[in-house]
Amino acid sequence: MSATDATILLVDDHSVVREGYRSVLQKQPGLRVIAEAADGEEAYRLYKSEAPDLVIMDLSLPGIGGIETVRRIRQWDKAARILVFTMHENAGFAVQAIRAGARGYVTKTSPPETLVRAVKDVLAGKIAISPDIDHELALSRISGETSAADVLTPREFEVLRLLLAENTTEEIAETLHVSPKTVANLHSLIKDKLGVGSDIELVRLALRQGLLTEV
Amino acid sequence: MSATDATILLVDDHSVVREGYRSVLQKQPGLRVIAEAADGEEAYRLYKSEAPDLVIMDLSLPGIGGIETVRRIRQWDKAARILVFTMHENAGFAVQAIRAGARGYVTKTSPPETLVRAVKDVLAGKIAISPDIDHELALSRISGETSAADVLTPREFEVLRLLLAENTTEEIAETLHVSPKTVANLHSLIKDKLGVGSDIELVRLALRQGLLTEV
DNA sequence: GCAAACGTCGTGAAATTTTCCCGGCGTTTG
DNA sequence: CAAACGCCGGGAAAATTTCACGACGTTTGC
Repeated sequence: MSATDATILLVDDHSVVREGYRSVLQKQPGLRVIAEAADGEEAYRLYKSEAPDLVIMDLSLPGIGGIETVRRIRQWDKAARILVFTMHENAGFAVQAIRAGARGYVTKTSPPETLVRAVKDVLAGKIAISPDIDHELALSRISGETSAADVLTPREFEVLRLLLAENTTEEIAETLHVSPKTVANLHSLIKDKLGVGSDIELVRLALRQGLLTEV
Repeated sequence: MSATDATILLVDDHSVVREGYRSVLQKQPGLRVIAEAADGEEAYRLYKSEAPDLVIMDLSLPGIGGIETVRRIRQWDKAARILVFTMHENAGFAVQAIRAGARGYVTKTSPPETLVRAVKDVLAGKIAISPDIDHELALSRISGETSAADVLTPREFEVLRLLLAENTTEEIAETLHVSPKTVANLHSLIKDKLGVGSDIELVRLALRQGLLTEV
């Protein structure tokens, strides 16, 4: 354990899973796990006090989610290196995570070597994406599934968010100070733009694209 | 490692997570992990060839899901002891798992001690449920959220399943050989029975109750 | 065994929602 | 400055949802 070891902060709400990370990582020379957190707030606090070289974190965290935690840490330290390690084999999540400031995205289905490889890449300043997500991103390009975040205007996106949050047309109209008619029109337009025929498909598309995390 | 050690089969599609299980379990005397599987088919095959005393498995597995895997193993060996260890803090999943034949349900947020405790309980013939799920089950009783599986008739449940699978009213009518009108009536009746006002709420309720696993 | 209750299927008609087409208004862009 | 675009909503047709109702077979309870 030399003084030049890279220091790591682990963030995952599942203690047994952290045990797994640690077990894999401590077999690698040059890496040292110096702290662990089980939620976003704790991760943020520990980042500030411990200043690790790298954060490995899950996305599904209680309280403020993983994406938001990435954002906060990066806000505090523009140079923070965060590697997202999650179960979501979902291009939508990956895009969101990277846009929020993560430097890598690896799925938990990946073999340990992939994680280790990604850790080293991120420490070396590269952006690391696991092969399955690379593939998913490629597929989503090819299949041409419309990305909600891309084709919708801000207003439409906001309405979509409110719709997914189980609000009625009237409540949304109230919230946005517009007529229910406008909300209904937007609702219809959103489905049209996203190429879905029913609300059920709409919700499922939102799930695929990571717009709906908590149920 | 005595000859009377209890033998364990680990099933989880995340290799790093299996690493965590193993690390926790091997600290316990009397337990021995003899095999690991990454999906349902492999788990079933290994169960038959290795005949472990206990299976610890995740629910989200590629191919045939966890619930189905539980069902198959129990069909092959009525005495199989299966402990579900999953991220889903969801009473609906727990109910389904236990009904499918699992002998325990522990969430991954639980501390390692809880897992160890549950392993021992199941090996001792008890049913082990982690405290958070006990609590959730209690809450769902109190809040009185209608359980789809309970209040819906078989036919209604079937229609709900098809609706969630992104079928249109016409396609479902076709599939069930009834008029689209009947499907529409049932759709309306289902929402009424479940106490939801929109399809969006319907999907979210289905998610909460574990009726919709893959997106 | 028989009536009552329930599940299933469907019709028809009213109420509501969805969809499409439209115009106006302000901002941005080339 | 003109064209494009986002935003807001009215009007009307189209589609869907909802409600009331009846028929039929099965199950349940007395």
